[in-house]
Amino acid sequence: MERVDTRDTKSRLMEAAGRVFSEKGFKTATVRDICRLAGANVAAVHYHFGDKAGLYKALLDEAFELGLKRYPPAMGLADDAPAEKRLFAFVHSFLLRMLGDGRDAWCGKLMAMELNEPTPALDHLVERYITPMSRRLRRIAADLLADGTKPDDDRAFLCAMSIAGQCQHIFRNRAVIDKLSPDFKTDVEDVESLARHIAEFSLCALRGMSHAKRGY
Amino acid sequence: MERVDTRDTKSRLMEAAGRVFSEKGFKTATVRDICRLAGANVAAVHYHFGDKAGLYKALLDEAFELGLKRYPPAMGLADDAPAEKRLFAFVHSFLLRMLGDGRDAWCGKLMAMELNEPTPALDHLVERYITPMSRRLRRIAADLLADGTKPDDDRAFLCAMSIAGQCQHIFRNRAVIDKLSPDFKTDVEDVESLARHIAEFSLCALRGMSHAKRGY
Amino acid sequence: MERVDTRDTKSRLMEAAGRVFSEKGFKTATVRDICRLAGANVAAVHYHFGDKAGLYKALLDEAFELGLKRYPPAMGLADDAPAEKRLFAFVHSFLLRMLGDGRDAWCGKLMAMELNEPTPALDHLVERYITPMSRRLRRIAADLLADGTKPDDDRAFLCAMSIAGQCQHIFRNRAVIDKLSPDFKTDVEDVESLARHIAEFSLCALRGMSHAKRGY
Amino acid sequence: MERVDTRDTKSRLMEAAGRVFSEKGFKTATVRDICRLAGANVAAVHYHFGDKAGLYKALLDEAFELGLKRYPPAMGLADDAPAEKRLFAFVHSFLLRMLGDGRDAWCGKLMAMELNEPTPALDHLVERYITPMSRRLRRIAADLLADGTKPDDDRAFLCAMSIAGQCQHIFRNRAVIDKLSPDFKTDVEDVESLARHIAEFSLCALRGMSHAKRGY
DNA sequence: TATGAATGAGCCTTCATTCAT
DNA sequence: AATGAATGAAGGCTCATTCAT
Repeated sequence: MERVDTRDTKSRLMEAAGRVFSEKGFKTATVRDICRLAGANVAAVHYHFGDKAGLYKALLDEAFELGLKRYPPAMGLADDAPAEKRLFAFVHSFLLRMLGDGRDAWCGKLMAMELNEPTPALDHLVERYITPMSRRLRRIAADLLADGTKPDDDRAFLCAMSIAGQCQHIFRNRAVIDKLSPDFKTDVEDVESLARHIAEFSLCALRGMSHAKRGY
Repeated sequence: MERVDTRDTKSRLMEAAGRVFSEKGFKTATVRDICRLAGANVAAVHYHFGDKAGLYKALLDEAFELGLKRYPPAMGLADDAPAEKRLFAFVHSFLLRMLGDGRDAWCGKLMAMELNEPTPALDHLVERYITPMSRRLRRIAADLLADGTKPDDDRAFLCAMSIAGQCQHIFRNRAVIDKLSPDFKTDVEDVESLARHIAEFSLCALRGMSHAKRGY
Repeated sequence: MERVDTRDTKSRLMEAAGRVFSEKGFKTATVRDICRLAGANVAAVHYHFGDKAGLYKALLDEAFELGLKRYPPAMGLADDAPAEKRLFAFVHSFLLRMLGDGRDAWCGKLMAMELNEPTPALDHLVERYITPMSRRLRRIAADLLADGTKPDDDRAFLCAMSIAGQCQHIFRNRAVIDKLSPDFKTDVEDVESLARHIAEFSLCALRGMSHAKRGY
Repeated sequence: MERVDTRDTKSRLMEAAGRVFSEKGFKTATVRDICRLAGANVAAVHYHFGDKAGLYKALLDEAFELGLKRYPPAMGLADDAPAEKRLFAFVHSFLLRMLGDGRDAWCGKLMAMELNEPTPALDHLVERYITPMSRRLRRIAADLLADGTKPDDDRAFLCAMSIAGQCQHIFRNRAVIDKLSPDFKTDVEDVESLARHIAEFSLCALRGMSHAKRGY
């Protein structure tokens, strides 16, 4: 069998696994598919990663690691930058990670799938990646509320969820959105305008909430 | 084996499938599990529904039908009720459908799963259930923007997504939220306060957006 | 595929498993081999017996059950028959079980293998079959020692082992014996003379031991 | 990884293989287990011994060689020593070889396994080790029968088997014996008393048989 | 002499599905 | 209308073995 790809088997396996897992999910994806795509033997997965779950775990970790390195939530901003700018940076980087193109297209999909149907790998991810991001977002929300709310307050937590929810939505409902509004694009170039909308929507919300509360 | 449940096999199969599919997903769920839970024979599924996919499809349809009947997006409001009230009703019913308890607990979960990883059954669902809901939400958003935005404008579409995204978020990230904030409850009694937050957040956002736009 | 054997699949599976397991051992034997020999599908084993171990267990149980039914240790003798006769009956039935021919040829082999390399199935066998046999043999030994030794004494236990050991020996070392003494036959018709030797050897031993003890 | 054991790989491989093979059997034991225990690479086995079977064969040979060197059947007795003493020496050395402790614990186990389920390696073992031992034992039996029986007579052969069978029994049925009589110990210090029983039992048998024969 | 990496065959098991009744 | 039995196609995993260095 001709070896087309000259990288080592482990790398090719990761790449292939990324594509297959992100497309089919952990359970549906088969080791055989991954290996075929990677041009590797079935046993290679177990040699390098122990088992299917081990490969999946390694992959998830790399997905988060890579995503956060390529698009850090601060996007180069200083910690004391205006909260408005930090909000936009957070949202924009979030979307870029989720909707990333090319080689890393599967990162976001993989991350979303794991959040949705958690495997035992989730614990580590929450601890290492998600907790810091959550904290950062709650901080931004608290700063923008400007009414004395602390990052650890339930109020900040709820607002952080409102923001994160908007970021995930397009990604999670792509198929439906395509059908509802076929002209709506989610290519990389459109990500920025999408980020602007979410940031604006959230900013207005937070500012409005800091002025008054109203019941229904 | 005593037959405790006197409903016909088909009903019991649906009920069991609802629980199992919503818990494990289409692929991971097994026909055997479903039949065991329903107290039916393995072959019964194929007798009544043709095959596994047929059962899933029938179930999805019922899930939407039932969900929308129990918790209609209007929640009894007239079409010309104030937009604020319609917004809250929409959000509240959305959450109730998704986080519903007891027998219908699986409805929301099933719906979310299908949106996330669409099967061929999606087309029908979009056409029959989702399009009307989307239209209703865009209408609410347009009304609240109060700046001449029409329901079919991109602006209304984006805002509708912002609202729907918030509604789905808690549901889709339950595992992570449980870890980040173990005290955060999503029981039925908490759904209303959650709905209030989302409605308030969105209302403030829409009102704020109608006054000014700002760039970054 | 033509169905040559009209018995039900489960029976054919047992028969085939008996042959294969007794020939290759639990680990080496493959489910595929067994199914091929039984003219059944691979999945049939798991349908009828749960898994490979389940089939093995069922088989072992049947082997003991069948063996003890065909060749009961008492061989029809009353409980108060002379100990000499009971000894011969015990030895003879033991050998017949182990060296059985035809359809049940694998019974003895299987039993010996399990004793030698126990699997988790052993517990049940010891409790149900082996303990009563051991007790019976210790009783015979105690009776023949005729020096007040009780069946539960170590002395009786040691003698019982001496007898059982002789019975197992030919069976366990068949390959070596064939090489050492090619004329030595272990066909069914020779079993009786072999039983006579072992019974005589043991009888002389027990009688001799009851008269005197000597050290070395 | 620090090399604790400074012997060459080949030695360490033999040692490890001894432990693993004797514990799990040829088929169940894995090359990986052996290599891990030996602190060697998986490929080392094939480098030094050709393949798994080659290692097993080399090991068997060493087991017999070592065992017979450590515990020779004569135990230092002259060939013309009293038959009683030669009998005890034979039995005692046999048991020591089989139940040996420490580094050589696996020798006996390995030997027994090979006798029970012969591999192609058996021929050589019979020729080189077993035949002389068998001859020696038949000679002892013939001497003790003291009725003109020759070592090559069937009568002597049967008696030799009766003796050898007793020696193997404890070893082959250790698991069952542990369950039947948990207090029965087979530690090294108990071997001598066990040997005394077998020698006494056999001696009485042979003496008794030389006086009279009885049928059943 | 020795090794990390890779391979292909094969194993047990599971699953959706169908068959005969 | 319903079922127990049986099937064939995979799937994950393990193993002895070989390759390239």
